Amino acid sequence: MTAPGAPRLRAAFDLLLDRYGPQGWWPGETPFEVMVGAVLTQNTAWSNVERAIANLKRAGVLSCGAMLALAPEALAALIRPAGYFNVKAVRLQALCRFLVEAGGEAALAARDTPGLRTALLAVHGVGPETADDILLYAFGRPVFVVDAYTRRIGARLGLVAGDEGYEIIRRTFEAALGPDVAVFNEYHALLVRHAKVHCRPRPRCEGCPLATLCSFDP
DNA sequence: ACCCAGGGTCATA
DNA sequence: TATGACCATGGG
Repeated sequence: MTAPGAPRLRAAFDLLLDRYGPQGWWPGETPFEVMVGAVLTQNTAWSNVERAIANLKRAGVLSCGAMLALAPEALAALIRPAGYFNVKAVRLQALCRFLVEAGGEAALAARDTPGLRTALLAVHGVGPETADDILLYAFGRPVFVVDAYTRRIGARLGLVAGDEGYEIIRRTFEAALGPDVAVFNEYHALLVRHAKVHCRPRPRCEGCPLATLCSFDP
């Protein structure tokens, strides 16, 4: 049976893709860089994350071993532009410790998606969204990433109330769009792109590609 | 001078 | 379970 809201979600996807084009996510060269970016971008503009990652690359420490060998304060200094640098330095090292103890990326890639998700959520500093970023964009698993934009746009389209639990929203989108890695990948990226232009906390509805679907009344 | 950004943890009730 | 405090840089 088709999930409720599926036609609207599909229609919205088509309109967003038509307007903005393919987004080419995730912006990272390796799965490890994707994972690092997923932590660094927590509640932070991506432009700031790019500076931090550039610092890590320039210092030659964009690897598990190198990041674990650094003193937390030294790592924090490198990622300073990304904000919350003390917190994120600890989180990055926790993630690296997990990767090493789990036997590396190859061992992780052999795990089933639910098991891998549970393992990621057990890492300090990895919550639902960061875990799903990693699952979808680093490991290519069919998991829909829910962020504040997903809730806001979903609510303005009348597909969700917006204040449901993370898992509820995730299941709603996944059921409506089918287990399709390419669609999940592109859709989340398009929602982020769209939110930057139109679907702000204070919306800019002039020229919005979703105007015909939107039930939001500014 | 504000508001916002590709969240998560921890203490408290 | 559900809030609130806290973390911090940088662009509009």
